[in-house]
Amino acid sequence: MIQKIATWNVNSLKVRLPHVLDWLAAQRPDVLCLQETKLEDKAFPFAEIEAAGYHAIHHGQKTYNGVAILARSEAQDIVRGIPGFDDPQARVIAATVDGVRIVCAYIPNGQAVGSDKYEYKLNWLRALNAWLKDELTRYPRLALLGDYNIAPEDRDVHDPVAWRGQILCSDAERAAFRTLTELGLADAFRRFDQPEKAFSWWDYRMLGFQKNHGLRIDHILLSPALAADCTACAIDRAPRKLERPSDHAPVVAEIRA
DNA sequence: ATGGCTTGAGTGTCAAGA
Repeated sequence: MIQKIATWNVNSLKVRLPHVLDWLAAQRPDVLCLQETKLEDKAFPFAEIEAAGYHAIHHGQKTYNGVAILARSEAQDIVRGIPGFDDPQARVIAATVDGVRIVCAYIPNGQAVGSDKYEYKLNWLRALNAWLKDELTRYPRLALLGDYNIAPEDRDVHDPVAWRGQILCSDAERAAFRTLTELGLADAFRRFDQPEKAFSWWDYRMLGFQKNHGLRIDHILLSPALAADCTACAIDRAPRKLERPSDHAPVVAEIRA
């Protein structure tokens, strides 16, 4: 039974493994999706994760990207990458855990509006959308968790005027996010009352976290059947306060048993 | 002010992140 699912961009699992193990022990999620492991599969810390009581599946590469699903139950029907979308970058892993289809995604950053990387991001989002539309016909209980690299609305941005039209906030990126919600996927975080200025990422520079100069770019989207059973969603800022933190905080959703 | 910090690669100093 899945009761707690989470996502966390760890910005190098090699560096962040102690934080991840501590967080698993404290939170005991049923599923934790990781992004930016920055590891080849052969370097993934399977033994440490298993010792913590979790099965792990990984889709990695050297230096960049890399995604993993950690789960207390065994993952089934594992898919690496978006089927039919030729992509040298390891950004998606999906599997079924206790009857819930878990899709873990590290959506491209895009670097700058109008750049080649921006075009890649928008193409990537189109492929993701087409694939998920199909997945939803097969899996009524589906969750898309990850680093979307999109702040969906101005209230997800510490300084909306400065960020207007910029990367992570541009109209085309926000439209792509809405296309996902138009598949029926609900932003779990916005189904509940939340504090003002709630963010999931803060720049390492310029005291970004201390000043709460952040963005909400890490999300959990839920299919209608799963959203109906979702009882809470929150961002856990605690790991961002530790020594040598990831620049992202985990996002957690609770599902009724 | 296109800076500010962190990571990986690799041993110089750059690419990439968001």
